[in-house]
Amino acid sequence: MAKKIKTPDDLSTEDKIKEAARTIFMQKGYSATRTRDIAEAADINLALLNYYFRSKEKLFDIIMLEIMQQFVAGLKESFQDEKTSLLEKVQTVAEKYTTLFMKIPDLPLFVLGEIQARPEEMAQKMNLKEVVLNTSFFRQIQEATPEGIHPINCLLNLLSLIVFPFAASPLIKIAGQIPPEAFQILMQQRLQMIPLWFDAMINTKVPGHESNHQNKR
Amino acid sequence: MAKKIKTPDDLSTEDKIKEAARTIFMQKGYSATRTRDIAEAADINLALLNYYFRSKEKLFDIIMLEIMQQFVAGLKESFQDEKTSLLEKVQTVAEKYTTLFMKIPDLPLFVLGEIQARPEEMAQKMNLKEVVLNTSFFRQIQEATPEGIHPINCLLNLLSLIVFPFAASPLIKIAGQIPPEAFQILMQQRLQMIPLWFDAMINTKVPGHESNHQNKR
DNA sequence: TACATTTTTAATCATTTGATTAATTCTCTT
DNA sequence: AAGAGAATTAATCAAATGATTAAAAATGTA
Repeated sequence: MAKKIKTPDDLSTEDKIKEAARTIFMQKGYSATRTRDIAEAADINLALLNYYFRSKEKLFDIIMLEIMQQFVAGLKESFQDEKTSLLEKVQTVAEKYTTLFMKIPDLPLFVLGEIQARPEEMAQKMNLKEVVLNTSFFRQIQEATPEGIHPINCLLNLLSLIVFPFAASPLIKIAGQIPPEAFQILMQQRLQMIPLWFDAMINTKVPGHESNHQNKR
Repeated sequence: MAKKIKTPDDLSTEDKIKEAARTIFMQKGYSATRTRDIAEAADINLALLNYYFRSKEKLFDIIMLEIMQQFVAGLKESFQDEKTSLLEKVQTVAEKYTTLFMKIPDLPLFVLGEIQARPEEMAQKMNLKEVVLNTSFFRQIQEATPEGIHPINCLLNLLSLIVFPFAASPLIKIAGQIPPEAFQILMQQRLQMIPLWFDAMINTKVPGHESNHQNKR
């Protein structure tokens, strides 16, 4: 009975600010969030925001860096693992991101928006070359894509299937009249299918190319 | 020689404002754009913006409505056409949106962002049920999707393949070190493949379901 | 031309918003 | 308990920003 129910107060003020800021920044974007909104959500005095983080922009940078790192965290190792197959890796990415986006629905659109706003900075923060291009994963994709198709397109297909539904989730829920729980089920269903769909796409013949790869599982 | 080269001045002030506003709103979003930026880009006095449109918000609403209508324009008829096959319609959507997004790269992310910000309003502005759900197109999708899969997931696959690459284009260009012209070629390549990929996905077997549909072309 | 209406401009207002300051309270060490 | 440093608060500042106003210029009309 004396156990703490939630964790609103036992956070340090610094962390309360960061959590509130993360939520609001992701929801409304940098420009649309007011420092006063953050202060209110964190239940702290406005001046404390500047006391701990100097400025709105500095606070944003810190949070953004953490988000971007979270975004690529855990992928690097599995992507560099030479022992797992392509489809196993596909399964891993799909699972990781589906889980992540279920917890934080605003994440995909927010990240895409920030990348659009400041491409170079964000690409650097995500360290993409390291995480994607120079990995066993990308090499396996290159091998598996049929002639006549750019490997980037295969990678794009995978990311599309994983990320887009979350970026478009409000649309889906309203247009398809899908309640939130049903949406989660839909995404779980996709999770099973994505490796199969990916495999199917990799094995579709390209018109005008006689000798297409056959995917070796 | 006396022919007009461009059309910066021969527009009415009202249209100059609208064009500038459309560009900047799409680039930076509602909150991040300043009415002064719009006025400067349109090369008009700041007060004229309010003279013609009353307020920033009213101007935004007008532009947003036009964008949303443009977004679904031309699809309604082809989606309701009972005579064309599913794959023919898929080809049509893919072509239409690829062309549109090549011209206006900021469009997809902007629309998705606005939908996230105000789902009900936007869904209403796009009139989605009319345009998607109650159409021959969606019925054909329903018929074609295998048992065990929600038809919405098939629709999602299609939209994902079409829309996501544009939403992620800055990422692609930087991460993949793809110059802008090469990006356009990539998208053209996708355009050819999307109907085939869609077909392949529709025909992949669902684990645990013996009697899956075979797509009847 | 003379007049009325519409369009444009410069100046200004009022509010919002990020940030700072100076005083107060809290916390920890001795 | 006393004092020092850290944390917190209320009040305020300065700049940015959406909007308005009153005068001037342009345009159309009789």
